Amino acid sequence: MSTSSPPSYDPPPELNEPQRNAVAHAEGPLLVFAGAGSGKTRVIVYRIASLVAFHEVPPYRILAVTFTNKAAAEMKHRLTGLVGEAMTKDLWVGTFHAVCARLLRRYHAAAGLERNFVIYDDSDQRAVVGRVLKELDLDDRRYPPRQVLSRIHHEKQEGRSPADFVKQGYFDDAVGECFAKYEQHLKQANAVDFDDLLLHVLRVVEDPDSPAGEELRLRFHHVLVDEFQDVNQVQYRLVKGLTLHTHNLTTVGDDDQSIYRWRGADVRVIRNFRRDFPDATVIKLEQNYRSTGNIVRSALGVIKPSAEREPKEIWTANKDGEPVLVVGADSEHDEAGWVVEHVRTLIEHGVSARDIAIFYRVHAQSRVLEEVMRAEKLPYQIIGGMRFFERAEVKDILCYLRAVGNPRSDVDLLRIINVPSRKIGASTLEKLVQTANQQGSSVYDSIEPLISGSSLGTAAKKSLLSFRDLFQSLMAEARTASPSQLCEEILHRSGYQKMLEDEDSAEADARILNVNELVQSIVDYEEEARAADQPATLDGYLERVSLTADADTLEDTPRVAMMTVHAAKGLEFDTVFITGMEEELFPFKGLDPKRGEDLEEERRLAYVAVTRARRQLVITHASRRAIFGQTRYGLPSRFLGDFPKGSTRAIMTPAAALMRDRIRPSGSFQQASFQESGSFGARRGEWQHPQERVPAAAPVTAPVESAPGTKVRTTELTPQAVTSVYVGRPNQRPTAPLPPQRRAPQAFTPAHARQTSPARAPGERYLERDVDAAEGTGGMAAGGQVTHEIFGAGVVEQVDSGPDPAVTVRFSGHGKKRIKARFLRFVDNHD
DNA sequence: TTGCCACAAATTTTT
DNA sequence: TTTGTGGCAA
Repeated sequence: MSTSSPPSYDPPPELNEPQRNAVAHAEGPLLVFAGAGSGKTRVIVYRIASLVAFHEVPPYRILAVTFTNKAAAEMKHRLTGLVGEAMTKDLWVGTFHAVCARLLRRYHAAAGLERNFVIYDDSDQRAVVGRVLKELDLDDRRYPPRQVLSRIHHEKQEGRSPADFVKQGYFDDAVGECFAKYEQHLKQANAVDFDDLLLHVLRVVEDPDSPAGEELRLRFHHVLVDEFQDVNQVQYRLVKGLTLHTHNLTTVGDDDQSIYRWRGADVRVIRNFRRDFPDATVIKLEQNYRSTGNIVRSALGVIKPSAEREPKEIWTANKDGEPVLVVGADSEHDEAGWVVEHVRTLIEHGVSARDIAIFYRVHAQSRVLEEVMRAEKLPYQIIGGMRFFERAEVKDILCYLRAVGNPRSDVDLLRIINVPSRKIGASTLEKLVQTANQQGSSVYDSIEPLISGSSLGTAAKKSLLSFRDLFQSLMAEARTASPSQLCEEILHRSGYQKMLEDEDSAEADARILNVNELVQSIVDYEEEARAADQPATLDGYLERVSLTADADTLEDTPRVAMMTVHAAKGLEFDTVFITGMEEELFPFKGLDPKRGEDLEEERRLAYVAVTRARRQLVITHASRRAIFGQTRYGLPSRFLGDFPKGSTRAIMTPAAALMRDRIRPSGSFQQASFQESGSFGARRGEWQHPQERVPAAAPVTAPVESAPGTKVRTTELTPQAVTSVYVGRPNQRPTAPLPPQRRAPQAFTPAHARQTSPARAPGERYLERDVDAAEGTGGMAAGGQVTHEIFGAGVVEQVDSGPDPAVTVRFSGHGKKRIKARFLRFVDNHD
């Protein structure tokens, strides 16, 4: 190696001497097990830099694949710093799909595609399946397109074609046929789906007789794969094929972070790598540089029970830091209120919002959190969910662009042929598709015969004719205009813009903005292309759109990031809130109890979530949660029980503590009522962190966090009433750490409650009762605390007395409201 | 053919 | 709770 020109970078401190040598110099297969926070990206980058600098491997002979654009960008960024921009530019760095799309444009002929193939996304694919089902005369209620499609996906991820399809059960009989027809349609449309991008390349690479295949097999001298635990069979075969001659395959990953099994990822690939490559050098990075001792130990506790994992001793030299805070909340509203309250505390103490993240297991959980964040006027950003490019209006325009670029793409044509309305209705469309099927052509090609044929009425013919003229003029335009110009023309000539303008509603206005943003994104693309000295083509833009995920758009503005745990992989934050840590939700339990492997993956998912936090981790769970339209009662997640006791501290929100005490006495009104609601019985009284669980007979303490001595002057609460009672003190937030649980005084006992509470007739509204006792606004004054049935806890800002007194209250989670005093209960802070 | 309404269904994670 | 779909009437 060259000693004369020392590299301008330091080797990763994460590596010891032998590891460093292996990474810098190993020929042949190399496997790096990189635990969370162990600096794996540095390792890959360091290796690439070494190959270029010491081993003089031409950059264009090096391929580094990732799973997300973000990871690819990060890698490029770091490489630029190490080996310079010129070198980095020539490296092949990108996602599997982006790299394959690029290769496929070059080798399209070998794959039997036109150069201008389009990439179908999920909804396009579903549209194809829908059409296939119709053609095969299958009931789409018995065979939901989604399920059929996911079955097809599964097959393709394993690298199987319709010919290899193995039927299992009656459902597959239909799926098999659909699969074949689906592939046929894609081919006919000159389209590929996500799986095809890899599959087409794979078929070429694995074809021993194909000259293009041999070219591909020789193309790269080194292939490096990031997040190797996430590869599926196709991806594995692909990188194996590309390194067939050199065996220079570097893989970096962490089997503990394999969370994409449902997407075809196969953990066994990384676990069996040594078996497939007996000569592989294996390195384990076990030191965590990211998180505090408590977090790292918690992470290890969560992942330890995992079966069959590659043994790794994860440790850190960092300080212990704060214990992991486990918060029991009453409902999802209570949970959100608590979380947001503490986010606000952090921000008020100078923490940047960009260092805070809130995670949840499913998107459905985000709504409540979002509402509270918005009410509190805290800056936040939701990652995932509805993507920009999937919005109806954006998708419409994209379909126009794609159809104009590739008229054979039926899905696109059918989507836009009558948008805006051109009086081309269902019956005409039916005939179009029928004709297309009969003559084995595209829908576009069946327009002409129908116009000249006799099966349509004159009105329908006229409509078709005008569409054809429009479309042809757009295609002509496409030959000369730039993508952005073409887009403008489409908006204009198709009448789409006018349609939106005429609608004149707030939604339409938002759509116009979105469409404008789309145009802007094309302009951006053109400018980038120009800067990179490359032609800006329509296909290029469309490809980029197809391969860009929302997770790549995490903005760098200071906002609290809210996302699913899946979306959080690869990210890190100082403070992390993991919400919804309950059985059924996390681990998530679907309808089919195929458990086993699924549970393993949920555990790994929990591990991923925990290891995102650098300094403080807060985990919340709620005893009650309205999700998917109905209220469910749940127990804290089993994963909480795996946290080492010394590293956590469990507390409850005031509302949760309140509830627990309400439940305890047997035969009481509340318990009876809960049992009627049918979801749980006595167990609920034991609701608390598993490790803090006390014997049933032990006295129950009711920790009222941040408001010691707080007493609620009300008496009995119906279950409904407690929905959002939050007895915090929003304006007097302590700095972290939060008070420990033990010392909290009992706010009140069930016995106490019974004594002071008058008997109540069933159905009687408790609120009015309490107001009677309170005598108007008695006791309410600015600064006082009140609770409202819907808005929860708040602080009085102003009192307007009168016959029906009203109060202005600032609610935690709902902002400022003016409310009649009789709808409020107030909280007495004095004993 | 379109638009509205009612009803039903489903409701994880995504390159 | 939201989203989608189907039928029906104009």
